[in-house]
Amino acid sequence: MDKKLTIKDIAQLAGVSKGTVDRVLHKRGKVSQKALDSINAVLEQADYEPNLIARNLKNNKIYSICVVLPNPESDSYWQPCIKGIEQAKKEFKAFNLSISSYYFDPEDTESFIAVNKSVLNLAPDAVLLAPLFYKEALDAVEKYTEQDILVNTFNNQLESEEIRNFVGQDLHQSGRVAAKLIHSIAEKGQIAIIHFDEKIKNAVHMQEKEKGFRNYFSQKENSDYEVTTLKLKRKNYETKLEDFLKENPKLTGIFITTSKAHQIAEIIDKTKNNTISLIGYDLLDKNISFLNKGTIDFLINQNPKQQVYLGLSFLVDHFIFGKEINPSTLLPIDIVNSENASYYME
Amino acid sequence: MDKKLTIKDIAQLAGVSKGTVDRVLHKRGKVSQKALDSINAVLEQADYEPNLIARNLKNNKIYSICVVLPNPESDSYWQPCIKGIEQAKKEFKAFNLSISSYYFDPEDTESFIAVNKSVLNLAPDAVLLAPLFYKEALDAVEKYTEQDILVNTFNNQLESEEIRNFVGQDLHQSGRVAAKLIHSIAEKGQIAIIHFDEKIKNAVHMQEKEKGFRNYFSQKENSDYEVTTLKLKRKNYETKLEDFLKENPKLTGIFITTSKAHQIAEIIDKTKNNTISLIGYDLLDKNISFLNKGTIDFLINQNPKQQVYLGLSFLVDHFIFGKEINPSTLLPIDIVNSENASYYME
DNA sequence: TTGAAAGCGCTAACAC
DNA sequence: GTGTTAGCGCTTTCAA
Repeated sequence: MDKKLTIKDIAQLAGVSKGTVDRVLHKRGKVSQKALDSINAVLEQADYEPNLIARNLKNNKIYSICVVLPNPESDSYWQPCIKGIEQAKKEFKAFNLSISSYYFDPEDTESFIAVNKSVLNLAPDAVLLAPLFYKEALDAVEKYTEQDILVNTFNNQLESEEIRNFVGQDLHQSGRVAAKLIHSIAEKGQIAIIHFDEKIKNAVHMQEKEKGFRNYFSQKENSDYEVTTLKLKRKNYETKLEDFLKENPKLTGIFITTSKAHQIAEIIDKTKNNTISLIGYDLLDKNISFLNKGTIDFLINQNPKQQVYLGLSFLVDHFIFGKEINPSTLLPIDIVNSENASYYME
Repeated sequence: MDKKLTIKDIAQLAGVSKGTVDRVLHKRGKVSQKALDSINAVLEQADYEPNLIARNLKNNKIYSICVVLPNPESDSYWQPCIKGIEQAKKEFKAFNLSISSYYFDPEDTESFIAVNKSVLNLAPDAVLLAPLFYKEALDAVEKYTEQDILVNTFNNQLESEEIRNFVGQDLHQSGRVAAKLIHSIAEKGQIAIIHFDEKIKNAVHMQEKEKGFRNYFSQKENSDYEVTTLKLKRKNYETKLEDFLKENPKLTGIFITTSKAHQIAEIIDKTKNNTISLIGYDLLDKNISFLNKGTIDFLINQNPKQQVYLGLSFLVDHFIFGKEINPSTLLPIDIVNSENASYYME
């Protein structure tokens, strides 16, 4: 009595065979109107749910999934992704998955193209892609799709009909979170947005954050803050920043739109200036150390680990459980200080 | 070739039958030394993983789980739990689960006892319990265990050998997070910890938070803050707080250890005093509205929704996948401001 | 257009 | 002790 209805039950109730019910459930056609009607009638009033477990038993195929992401050794922002992939592997061991990672050089478009080419040759069932290079990523997606390889993305948004699922953050809102934080902690005065990254590929990321940040302040009437933007590149950034600090003595807060906050913090530390509040991104060891020291006030966690993990779990939902997956999942924008950081680093 | 090894393969390799392999895998005995040896030899070098999906196919038993928690209508802190339970129901529909909720009155020990008694009579397979009343909860756990009903807990910790799993937060650390926040935003001066709750059952909760909060400041050398504690009960709390504010003009920050921050905020608002920073707990609508208004600066999310959801998902892991479950899971202590709140409310 | 039947991997009852 | 077998719910092939 405490059992769920099975396809067999439905077939009996409708006076047809399991096969016919199956055809109706999967809309495979070749069913007479009469059979269709009677099955639909039964389905409507019974609360039948197909058993996804049994559905999959047949398919003892191993699904191969390739994760394509920047080499964490080139940019440690990506380091946590390795853990996320490991966790997914462990968690989903029960389902026939074969997950492997492929790294490209985040500074080198050619390597992105090359890695995607070799992954294409492997002909996996799905690719989970960090589409850092917009145009090239669109090309890659197209080729994958031609080969019937499912492509999902994470971290960077890509406008494409072919992408089934994206996991990442709302960068505009992320800028607003940073602005609210600065508003909470920084004295009245001047605020600097620092874009510290030479890579053009990050431009969109940084711009969106800036927009959100400025949007917050522009909505505040008679705001006591003046917001300026400063672009820094690896070359000469130290002297440039030092000059900027001298030129702007009223500076009370800095928002760094990339994960390079630690490099700014190092310079601020040298100046012995305790009055400048710092907000940055990502839980890199170096950032955490300045967070504990007090130079950086807050970090915003973009949660790369969770991004891949979720991306992979959606693929499991799709392949194993045949679930519909949301086109876009926006992760929470975690505010991190020295006291709650450990929870987000795992 | 792209297939996982099955029990059949193992049997063939070991020169025995599936049944014998199964007996070895489940240590059900009645296997000759010879068979055992040859099977073990094969198992050791092959990377066989039993297919958990198929394993469960047989068991089309419906596992019944009762969630026992305070009535959300008495205390809206528990409101999100309903969503968590709904989400779990939806997510785990594929596995035969029957999840039902039972509410007790959080102010009434007798109702806690009564609800547990009736749940005991239902003889479910497992109970997920919010053990608000310590002593009575221990009694209940004992009775459940006698009837071979698995008990897991959430939100409140209970020291008991019989509890297999707890999901909640580290309250001491949570107090430290609040302290760091106050330290970031409040001017030098006096800080008040307000315990606003008449229920004794919350005493431990509130004390732990206070300890963590004070612990943070005591570690700071020459701290410019003085910390006082104020206990408020529903009766007279308005005049009491107003008096307190008058007596302590240097007050720059308040840490409310319960979810009642909105009641404090309302009074602060009336005084038109913008210099007091407020930190509280939990994303109740009323709290959120003061967060958006700016009266409350930060809320700490205790994530009751995630607590039940995870508690239930661990039961699925246990019953359906036979996984070992961690005795204790401490959730991240989320810092919430007006800009990232929506993500945590779902 | 339909039903019967085999089989996915695993378990457990049942012969031998 | 051990192998055989039926069957879990669903899919798919095949014959009718």
